[in-house]
Amino acid sequence: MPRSEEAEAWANAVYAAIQEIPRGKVTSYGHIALLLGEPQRPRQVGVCLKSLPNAESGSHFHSGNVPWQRVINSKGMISHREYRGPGSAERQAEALIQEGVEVTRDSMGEFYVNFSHYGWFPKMLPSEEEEGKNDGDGELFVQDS
DNA sequence: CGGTTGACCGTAT
DNA sequence: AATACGGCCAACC
Repeated sequence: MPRSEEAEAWANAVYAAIQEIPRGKVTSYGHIALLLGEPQRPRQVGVCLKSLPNAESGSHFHSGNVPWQRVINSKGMISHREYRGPGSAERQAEALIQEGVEVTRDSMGEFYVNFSHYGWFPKMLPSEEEEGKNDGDGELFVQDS
């Protein structure tokens, strides 16, 4: 949990912004930061998610009402959580699949979501649109029984 | 108290 | 195409 008032206000803004992501869509850490007017703080968005309270904690924002799984990195990949045990990326992939998002896996075993189909970038400038970035290569990820 | 470490990202080389 | 480098800053040695 954040210590200072300032940090807590930021965390609450991050959680509220994430709640705006529609079911079945994904966005990036950087875009959440951009929406909050702090384009240079994508990293702190990740910090907030790391400390997102559990659903049982009684906090206003928690893993039961903040769709944490809809935030991935700018390459369309589900980011690793180092120190937490393996399988955390898998859990995120499963949560996304659960709501109808296609998750693919590349040759390295990384999980990807195609932004051109599932991306939610409401503040994206019309001049952008990039080179499609991740264009659906890789195999469909299905849970092992 | 100083140094390191990340659920990151755009730019530069 | 692939690294490298700042910027960011709370949490944790």
